[in-house]
Amino acid sequence: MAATSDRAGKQPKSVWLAERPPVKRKADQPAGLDLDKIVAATVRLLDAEGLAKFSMRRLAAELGVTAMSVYWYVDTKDDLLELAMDAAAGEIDLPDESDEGADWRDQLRHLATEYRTMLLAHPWVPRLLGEYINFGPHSMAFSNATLRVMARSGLSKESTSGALAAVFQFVYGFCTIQGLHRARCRAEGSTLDEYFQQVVGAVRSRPEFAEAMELSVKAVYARKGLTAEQMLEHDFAFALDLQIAGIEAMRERELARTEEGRDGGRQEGLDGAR
Amino acid sequence: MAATSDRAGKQPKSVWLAERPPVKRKADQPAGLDLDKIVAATVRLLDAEGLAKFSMRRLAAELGVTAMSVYWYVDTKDDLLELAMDAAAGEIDLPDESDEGADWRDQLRHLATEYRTMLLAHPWVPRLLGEYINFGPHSMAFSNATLRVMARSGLSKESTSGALAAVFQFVYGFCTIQGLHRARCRAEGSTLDEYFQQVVGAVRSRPEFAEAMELSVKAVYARKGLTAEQMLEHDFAFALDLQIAGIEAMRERELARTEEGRDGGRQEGLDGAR
DNA sequence: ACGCTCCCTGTACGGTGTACGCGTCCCGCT
DNA sequence: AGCGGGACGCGTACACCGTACAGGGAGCGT
Repeated sequence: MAATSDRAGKQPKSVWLAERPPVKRKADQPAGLDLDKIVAATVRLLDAEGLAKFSMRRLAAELGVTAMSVYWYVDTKDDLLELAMDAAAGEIDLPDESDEGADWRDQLRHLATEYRTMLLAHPWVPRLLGEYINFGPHSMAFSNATLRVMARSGLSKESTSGALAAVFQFVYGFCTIQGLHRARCRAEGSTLDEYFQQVVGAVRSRPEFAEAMELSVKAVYARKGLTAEQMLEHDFAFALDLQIAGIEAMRERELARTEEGRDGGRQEGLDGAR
Repeated sequence: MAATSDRAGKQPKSVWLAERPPVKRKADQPAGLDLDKIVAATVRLLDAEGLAKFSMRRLAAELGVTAMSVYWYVDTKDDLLELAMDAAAGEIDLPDESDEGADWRDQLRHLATEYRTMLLAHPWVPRLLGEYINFGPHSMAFSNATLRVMARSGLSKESTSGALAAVFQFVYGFCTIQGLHRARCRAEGSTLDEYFQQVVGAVRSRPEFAEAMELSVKAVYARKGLTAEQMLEHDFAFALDLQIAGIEAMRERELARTEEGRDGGRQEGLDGAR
């Protein structure tokens, strides 16, 4: 179909829309490059050394080739990163769609925590999520899975996308920050707790910040005895419960509204609320 | 390892902890540089041309000096970006703390929407939020304001940070993506709606994606008649309501638990929904 | 007149993404 | 058997990046 007018129009160009050559022969040549191998190496390097250290030359070295060789398979570095993102999205375990009896809350929780483990396992993904629009196949499969699960929550169709945003944008934001803190700590060779202590100590020594810091510090010390990671875990679980409770509450609200509308054909007259 | 103490301990170094020279004299020289002027120009440039186009040389040109001149006031580009972020955080309008009678829901909504307008006005901020840990004075003031408001929600102390994460990490994630889409559109010279149409059209033409796209498209077309921006606005408002409803629900849950604990000492089976 | 500190500039280094063109191999066609 | 052409990889080169380092020239206290 796209064979007509190959350069036609001003479609948004993207890796995913590019015409991939239908076949890649040369299977008897295991030494050569290969898009999958490149993406895999990219993910490995990003995991190991972080986004900042990643460069095409570095990747090429890892693959035992020169930088420009990679460009045979990939148009730009950005395209490669998008491919890497979708590869990471492929690690998300999607719930069994056929199980009709499953509780949507469990499935939602599952998707959220799966998403979270992926984001934390690959801390470069959050950074890239804020840079590219991803509609690779795995990402789409994931977002469709979230749609399907949320559709079973009882929320109206107009509300599902808002509710999905509430849950998964939260997970995204939360993991972005957590991953960021982790990276900062690892760069300094300390644990999250040590790092936190250092920050508090340093800031305490600056009187103009001490006042501002006071509240936050108090909030944290209210839960002494937990490590920073444990606190984050707790916060995440709580916030997830909060989202689910919020969904249920909004569903009740919608239900009440429609019932109200059906009961009294008339506008909220005498018997409206009952 | 700790023997290398010549570095005056290993505090996490940060712009905010640096000893700023106590005074800036030479006030009679209006032509010269100035940290405030530099940061202001940085914000202006970032707003106008985006993070990708921003460079020290570009900034210096804007200021009418050479690139290295800026380095007299700023150690690294990263430090400058952190300063710019905090400057943006300074635009957030904080609620009046003295008003004891105000509803915490209104205040929370106010903070969230203020945060959102800031993030959308400066689309580079979300990107940087995922890169640096910010504890500049304005950011701290903001986060303290959120703490104070949430403290009035009736939630337990252990839960406030989780609830804050739920709300504001959601706002962060939501605005990150929205800003990203906007930027992509502007780069292509189309509106969000046109862009969306293009993507749908392009993806439709690829049969292997069509199935995956179907659900999302349906979800969107369920709300025909709205522009994309309007839908996002709607989703944001809904999700915010959802968060607040969630907070209230969690508060009720906690309340029930403590009452139950007082009544019978049991601590399980708090909600029948499961 | 001296030096000192503050501000600014010029140059240079090592890095980046990638455009362009040159091989070099192997496959299928004649 | 020969050959054309695509698939694939390499070398070089360019523009640009952040920033280390060594001055240079004002204004100052002495």
